[in-house]
Amino acid sequence: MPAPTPAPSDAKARRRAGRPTAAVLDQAGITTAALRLIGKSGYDGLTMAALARSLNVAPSALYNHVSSKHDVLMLVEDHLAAMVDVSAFGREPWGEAVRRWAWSYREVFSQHTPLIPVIAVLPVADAPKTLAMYEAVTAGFREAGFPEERIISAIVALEAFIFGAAYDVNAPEDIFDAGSLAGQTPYFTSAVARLAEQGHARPADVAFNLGLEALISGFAALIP
Amino acid sequence: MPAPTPAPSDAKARRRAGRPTAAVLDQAGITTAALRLIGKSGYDGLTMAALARSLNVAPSALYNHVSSKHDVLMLVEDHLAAMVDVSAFGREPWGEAVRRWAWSYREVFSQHTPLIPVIAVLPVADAPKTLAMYEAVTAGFREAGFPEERIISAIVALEAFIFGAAYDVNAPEDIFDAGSLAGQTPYFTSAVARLAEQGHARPADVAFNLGLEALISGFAALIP
DNA sequence: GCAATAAAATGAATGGCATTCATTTTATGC
DNA sequence: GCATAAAATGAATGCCATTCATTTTATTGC
Repeated sequence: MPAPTPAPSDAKARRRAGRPTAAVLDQAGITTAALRLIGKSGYDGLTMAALARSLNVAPSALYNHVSSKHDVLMLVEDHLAAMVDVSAFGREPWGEAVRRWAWSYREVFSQHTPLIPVIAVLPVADAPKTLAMYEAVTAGFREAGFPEERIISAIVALEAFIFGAAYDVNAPEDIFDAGSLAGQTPYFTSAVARLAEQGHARPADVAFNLGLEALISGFAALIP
Repeated sequence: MPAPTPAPSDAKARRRAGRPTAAVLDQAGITTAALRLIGKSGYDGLTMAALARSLNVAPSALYNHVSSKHDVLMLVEDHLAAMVDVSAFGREPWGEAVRRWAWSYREVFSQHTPLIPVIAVLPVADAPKTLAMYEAVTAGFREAGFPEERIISAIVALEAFIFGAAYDVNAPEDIFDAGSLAGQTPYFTSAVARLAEQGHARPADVAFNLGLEALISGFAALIP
């Protein structure tokens, strides 16, 4: 996280250095306000102007604490990463722990899909809480006897699946309706109808479960 | 694809109805120009103004053929979907066909990640070529004896994984470098080091291969 | 050929956006 | 109180997608 000032969010350090403690604004406050704004108005409503207004401050004041809107998104992302449930690692069997983590991770980010392009390519050094999540997951894999040289790859693969699946949660109900083109896609249309017959659960949940269980089984086979 | 005029891209229909055939501009031309622009300047360079300029036309002229920039993105997406290789279905064994399709799909969209949020929630009725791809894949699953009621879920799961993995291709090299936080994340840092020791291949490719093979194995087990 | 027609293209305008910057305010340590 | 430096301000900048009244242009029926 770029820091526009030596230690802008650490009031104690500032006091020690003999600097003002005004702090109407800080990164934590900006993050909280951004999350509240997103909850109320969605990501379209998250503008620097609206964020500033919600903090009773001029837009330009934000730039004393973040260097860009992308910075704000990074702060929000890292806050959300801390909400992902990794508590099953070390307490539950490996497969069950992965399952709980993955469902929790998807749940959190399905409400924040605009962050996915951000987090997917974000260096871990810029997101300490996200990094802490990776540490917990890595520890869980290691403890289960997962071959160390493949732990990162397995996590990356699971994460890729989770991010993609997070989008599906927000897909419109008619996403599979071929409409006037149905006549040209008989196999697809029939398969969609068969899925509809089946299910009471949300299609996105069924697909996520199917893929996740395949990944867990496949990766479990790598544990000696 | 929303059509601002009854049949704006069908010159024959227009002629039949006694309407002008001017057509300096049409959806195919806009799509081609958009792709060329993206290739040259990336998605940041894809603005309606730049797109219009590349066609020697005023920005407002574009709106006679598309109803929004989102429309342009849909046109580009559908064009790209037609580039995904589905030719292995019906020719190769099911697993190998899925493998080729998935690698091809990831390859195409890794160069177009800004489209992923678009395609992920796009109704198939708005993207005929994308729908044609699904039809080919569905046919391949069906022919392999895959249980019909699970075909769509399996495709959705594979697609989720592919989209997420497409982002990874563009991640910076230092994405796993914990930097000054490495001391607090010993397991993660060690696992990253082990991965680095191993590999000559790109980390994103290793992870994609690992996840894809797990999905293929897991889904293969569903075939009676 | 000519008038009617309607799509296509124009150019100017609109409102919103992130971001910058010179300036002023404010809280602090000395 | 004075010096200091961060924090906040308000105005400005440049870019963006999109709209709209108007003009151009190509066609068809006559």
